[in-house]
Amino acid sequence: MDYSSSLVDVSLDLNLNPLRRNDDRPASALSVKKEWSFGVPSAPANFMGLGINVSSVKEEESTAGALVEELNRVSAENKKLTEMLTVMCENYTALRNQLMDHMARNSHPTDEAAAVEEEVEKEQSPSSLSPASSRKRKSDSSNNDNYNLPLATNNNNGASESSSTDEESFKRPREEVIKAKISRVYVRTEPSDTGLIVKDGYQWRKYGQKVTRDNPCPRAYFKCSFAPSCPVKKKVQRSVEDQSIVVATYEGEHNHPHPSTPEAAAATASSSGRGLAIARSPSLAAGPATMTLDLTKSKPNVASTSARNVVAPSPKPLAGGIDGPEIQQLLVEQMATSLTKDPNFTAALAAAISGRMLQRNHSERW
DNA sequence: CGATTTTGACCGGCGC
DNA sequence: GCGCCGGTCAAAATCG
Repeated sequence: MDYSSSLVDVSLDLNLNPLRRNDDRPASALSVKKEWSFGVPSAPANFMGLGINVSSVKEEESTAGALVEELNRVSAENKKLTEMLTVMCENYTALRNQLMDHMARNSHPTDEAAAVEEEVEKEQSPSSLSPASSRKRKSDSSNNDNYNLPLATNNNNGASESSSTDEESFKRPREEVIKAKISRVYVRTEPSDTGLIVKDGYQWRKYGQKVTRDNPCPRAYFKCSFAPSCPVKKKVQRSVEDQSIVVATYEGEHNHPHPSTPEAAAATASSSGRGLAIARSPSLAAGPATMTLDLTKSKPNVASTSARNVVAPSPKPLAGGIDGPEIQQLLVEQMATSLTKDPNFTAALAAAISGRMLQRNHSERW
């Protein structure tokens, strides 16, 4: 489920700056950012060095009034965006479940670049790893009871422990606590590519390689680079049936942010939890699973890395109050920029919108 | 020089 | 108990 492969250019025009003082400027709300000179708090006359020449006091007063109005509008828009995001996440989850359901019915991995196989298929799939295996290991059977899609559980470390029915069928109670989430990912590779690399964004350390009985292709064993704090392991082996398909079996859930997500790193760094935090939960080769966006608690010195770089240099961004309308506007623009620059966000948004359209079509049709 | 990969040895579970 | 097998360990080799 690689969203980036089907990226739709969703530009988020928040229309944040309808009050263009210089009408010959481009109307894009996001483009104006480049003209600002940040980190000049000691320039009250020209509004933080926005490059706006305020010629008269009257003009300034009217501008202030307009800014208040603008602030109210932006706040309302923030609220609206938050609600939209909530709906978006719900739709994303619904869409994902639909996809999983669909994939569960098509047992063969087909031509998709990557596909996650559910446990139901495991026993029946023609491309399962051990079709001829007569020996059934105890650990395997216990794992089978427990096959689960990490994608479906975004919470870390079994915050959503599986159902009691799973536990009832589980033979070894001692391991219930630490039972791992297992999923399988099929990745179609280039025929020329003979390596066992599955690019899922996480960093792995190879700790073993074995040639197994039922597959001439060696199986590689990987641990998450964050081990031992992160218990996730994966096994990678080419499919017996189609050697252009690499089968990656993941065990466990990452208990750390996705390393390739700068927002996640920023969120981790700013553990205060204030303001804008876009964190991708640990997921497996499947793009964004959740995005937490709190636009309601925005503070100037948080938000994404880029925004922080801009605003953070002065601990007190504006003398006389950090909630000034300029700061808020600046922040909102920064957040908008950060969001629109993030392909994950735009992709998730596109997915949510398409999901919603799908939903609407459904409701209209049925 | 530290991090990562390679690879043979080792271990434990399972079937016979 | 023995042998097979998958999984893991750890020393050596390699890489950046």
